Amino acid sequence: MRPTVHDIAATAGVSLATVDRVLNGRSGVRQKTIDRVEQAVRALGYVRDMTAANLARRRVYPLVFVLPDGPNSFMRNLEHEVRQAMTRSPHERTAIKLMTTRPLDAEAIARTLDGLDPKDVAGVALVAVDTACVVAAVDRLVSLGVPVVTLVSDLPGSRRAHFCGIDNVAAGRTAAGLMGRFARSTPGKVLVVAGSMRLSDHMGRASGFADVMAREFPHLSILGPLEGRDDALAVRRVVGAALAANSDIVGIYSLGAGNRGLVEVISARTGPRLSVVAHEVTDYSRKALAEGHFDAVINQDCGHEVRSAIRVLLARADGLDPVKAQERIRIDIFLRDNLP
Amino acid sequence: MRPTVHDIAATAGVSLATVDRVLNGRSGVRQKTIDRVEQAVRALGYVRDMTAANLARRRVYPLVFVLPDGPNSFMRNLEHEVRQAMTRSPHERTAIKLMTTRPLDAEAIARTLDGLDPKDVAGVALVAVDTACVVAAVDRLVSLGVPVVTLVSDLPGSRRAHFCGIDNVAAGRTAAGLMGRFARSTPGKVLVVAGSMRLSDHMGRASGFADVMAREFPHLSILGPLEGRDDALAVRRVVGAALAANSDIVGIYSLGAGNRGLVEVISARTGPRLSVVAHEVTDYSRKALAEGHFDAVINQDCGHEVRSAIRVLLARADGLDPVKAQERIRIDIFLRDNLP
DNA sequence: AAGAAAATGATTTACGTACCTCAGAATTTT
DNA sequence: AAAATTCTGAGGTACGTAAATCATTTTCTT
Repeated sequence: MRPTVHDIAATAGVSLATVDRVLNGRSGVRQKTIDRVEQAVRALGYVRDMTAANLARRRVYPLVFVLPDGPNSFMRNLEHEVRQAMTRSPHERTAIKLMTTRPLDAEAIARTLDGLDPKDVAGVALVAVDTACVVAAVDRLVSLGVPVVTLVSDLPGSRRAHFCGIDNVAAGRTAAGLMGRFARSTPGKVLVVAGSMRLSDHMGRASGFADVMAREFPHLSILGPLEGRDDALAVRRVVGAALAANSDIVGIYSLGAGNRGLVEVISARTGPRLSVVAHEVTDYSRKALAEGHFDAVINQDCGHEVRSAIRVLLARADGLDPVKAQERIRIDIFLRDNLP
Repeated sequence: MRPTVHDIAATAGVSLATVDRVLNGRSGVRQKTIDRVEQAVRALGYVRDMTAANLARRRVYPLVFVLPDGPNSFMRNLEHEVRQAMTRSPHERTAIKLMTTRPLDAEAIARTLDGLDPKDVAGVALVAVDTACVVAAVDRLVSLGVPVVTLVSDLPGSRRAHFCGIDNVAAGRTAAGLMGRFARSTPGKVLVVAGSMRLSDHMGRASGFADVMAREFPHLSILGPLEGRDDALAVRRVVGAALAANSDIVGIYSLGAGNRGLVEVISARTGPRLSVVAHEVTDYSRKALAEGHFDAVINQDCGHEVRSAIRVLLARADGLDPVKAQERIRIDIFLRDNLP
């Protein structure tokens, strides 16, 4: 039988109330007694029965998700997954609130975060723009005791508890490994198109990509990164201009959104075939894969990311550490051949 | 507030005991009353609070994992993850028992399954060999009310509740997509090396691979699949012989285990470089990637698979359906550039 | 040493469900 | 109509923890 709080009380020679105080970090216990209790916990190998604990504290955890609005397919997909999680809320003792801000508008994100009352928020997940004001807003929440996780795009300098997203440097390295092998025979330039260098996920991908390209595939040189602002029209414009100005482009790595614009340019283009690696499976990128405009799409599963964010926030709200290995978000690589 | 059994009793106009009888399928309730209760359940949208239920019925679920023994790194890794899960057992109200059988020995697996007493087993996970006698043994357990899941390698014709593993056809297709693009410039043969065609995962990979190769990369023809019995020595022998007999081999797809033998042959070989795609990250395949002998390794995360198997078995033991989207096991693709 | 403050104990209620017993009501059978 | 049988109600205890109250002891202040 697993030991219970009663067993601890008995072996520590204290009352149940004291054990409870120690276990839940309540005040009013002398250090000497705390030690005795903690020693009993270790001796018996006590672990709190979470089912019973959750039952007893019939607390619900109000969580806030902050996402960009706008037409970005990936973000809409992410929003959909958050809404799915909302339907599961009653079972998970969460109350999820969804807030959206203008894409890439750091001040708007900061304002939204600053507007949150720590008293009625148990955790915050946000898609971050890597900017001083967002860092400050996040750190404010953390210092007020509200755990924060970043979703999809990280905020490295901040005090966020966890980043729920893929390893973007590794993703960029993967993209480079694929690109280099796909375009092994033809020397030339590879165009890199990002959304914004203020997004740490885009930064990470770009640097991982550049790193591997330089070291492993010297016959290919990098052009960019250009900033397409995750916007199809802007992407079409900048890519179109780059292709017009550089006849020796053999590949494109699109590490941000706005792939619709990219496909429009590519499919209208004549000339030798380009090797294209992009991110996120959406209707557009799926079609581009199927039609042979894209060679590979690197994808992250929004559903996993949202579920992971919730698990981590709940764990932190309970003062626990999440299981690291379980919270790793993996990369999916799709070719036209293995599209789901 | 979520409705509770009390609310149901009230709106159905029956007592708590009757609600309990209906909810838990106990006898002694008239059909008319059952209907009333079930209607109240639907009307209120009642869902059983599993934390409370689990607390009340302090049941532990004895699970059995059946794996092959032997030196196969992947299987040893899988075993390690099962042992990890055993350490978490107390939190998950499981009692995991690990049993091993000789690799590829279908009769031994069947014997092991037949030896299980349904009374003290709440669920079984096994790495299946696709054979009539294993199917029969699995179906026997299922008919006795013991849920069974297949792990890593499926048993398509059986009554297993779920397959905890990757989509192996998609994996084979992915391998083909990569191989075809890696070896785009040079026509020739691609050697396929499997462990055994009695393993449904190997079957799936081989067929997905062949499918895409034939359709998309007609300049490459398939040689094999050879059977290396997941054994390094056997792999070395068959691959060595094939390479000696065919000077026009440009790539190798190793879809089973025994990669150590493959690396030995490749690294000793002189001549033009081969494109190699293999499965499972192990010490050997990792080294082969780093040294450039392998181009890509397709990996499945044992930890996820084991955790998923446990979740599914527990859900089935409670008569629930697992959350399908959550139980999808993803494929990791590693190049030397993104090795973790 | 008296008083205040801090630490601890003892005890209770609650969470939502499972499961048990026993009595009594409703229904069917004889 | 009586007896037998089948349903149903009422009420309880239990699971392991959280959280509260209030009494008591210990420790610290002055």
